[in-house]
Amino acid sequence: MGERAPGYELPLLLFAAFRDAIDRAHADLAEHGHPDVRPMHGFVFQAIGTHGTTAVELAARLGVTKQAAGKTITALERQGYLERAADPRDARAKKVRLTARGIEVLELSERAFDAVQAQWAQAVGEQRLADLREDLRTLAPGELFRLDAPGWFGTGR
Amino acid sequence: MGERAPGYELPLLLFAAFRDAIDRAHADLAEHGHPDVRPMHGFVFQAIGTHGTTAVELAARLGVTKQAAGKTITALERQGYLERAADPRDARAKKVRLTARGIEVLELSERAFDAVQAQWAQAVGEQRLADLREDLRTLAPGELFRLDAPGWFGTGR
DNA sequence: CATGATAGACAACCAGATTTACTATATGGT
DNA sequence: ACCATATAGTAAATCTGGTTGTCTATCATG
Repeated sequence: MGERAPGYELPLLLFAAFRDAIDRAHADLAEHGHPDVRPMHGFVFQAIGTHGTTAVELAARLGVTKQAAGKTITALERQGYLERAADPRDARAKKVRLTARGIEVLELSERAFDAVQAQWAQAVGEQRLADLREDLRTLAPGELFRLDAPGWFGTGR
Repeated sequence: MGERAPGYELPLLLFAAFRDAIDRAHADLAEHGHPDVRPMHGFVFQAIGTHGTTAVELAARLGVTKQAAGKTITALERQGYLERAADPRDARAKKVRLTARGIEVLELSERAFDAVQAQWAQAVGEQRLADLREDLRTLAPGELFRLDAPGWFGTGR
């Protein structure tokens, strides 16, 4: 019969671990000259990638409306992490690309997450961490980049 | 050296699994007559417990300001899940307690999470799931009930 | 070339948390 | 008993960030 853990514990643990990873990574980013990068920006940069995207494509990838994606892009553009350029293939579209500063954050955040992972591997062992990842791949469905969470969350009404 | 997974994958997996559990549980709740219960309410109920709490205590437990906790309480009170009663020991305080309807949701959500857990156990095996939980207990720090996530999240500025 | 679909931007609105400020009550020292 | 300070709760203003609705410009298809 295995464990007698209450069912609600596991989701909370998943979230707490997630949160811990993000917090660690961003503490690291803050130390390296990017204190204004918000928790999810790393994933936004990841979703944009080094090749760039359009706002609509990004919105689909993040699971938010194109307007929300547009706002995020505008904000990150103002902070110098992104730039918009006209798409030569399509006069409607604008390519969103990471600036040098954006790429720096992307790389820093990759390294930060790697560090967290290494720390975790040390805590539970390489094999157990690999198992954990494998099992989560089994359990976690579909698209990984879903950033509509702020709205999905929420306690009041 | 084990896996060559990019460091950002694991956090995303953690969050995706968390989200999946919540969504499943709330689909279940909706089917059982509580379609208006929001994703995090189950945890709020859990944090209140069957013995009740005060707003300040709840706020501390959830990791939000007492004002935010107060708003949540008011909302859930309007929906008939909670009730406030004067605390005989302290005329300033008001005890927040679950109504019968609130307790029903608490129990339903416990069962729903148990069902998710059972489903997961079937997917990866009892032992692997037990290991996963144990490892997460090692990795996830401190307080589990931190519901300030909506503010903590967020992509724009 | 006309019709419908798509990319993007703007405005209005909504949800939910924080900050600031206030009242009422409790507690502890003198 | 009294005063200073801390605490429980509430309220208002603000901020962030998402959605819906609407608009223009451009593409793609008949």
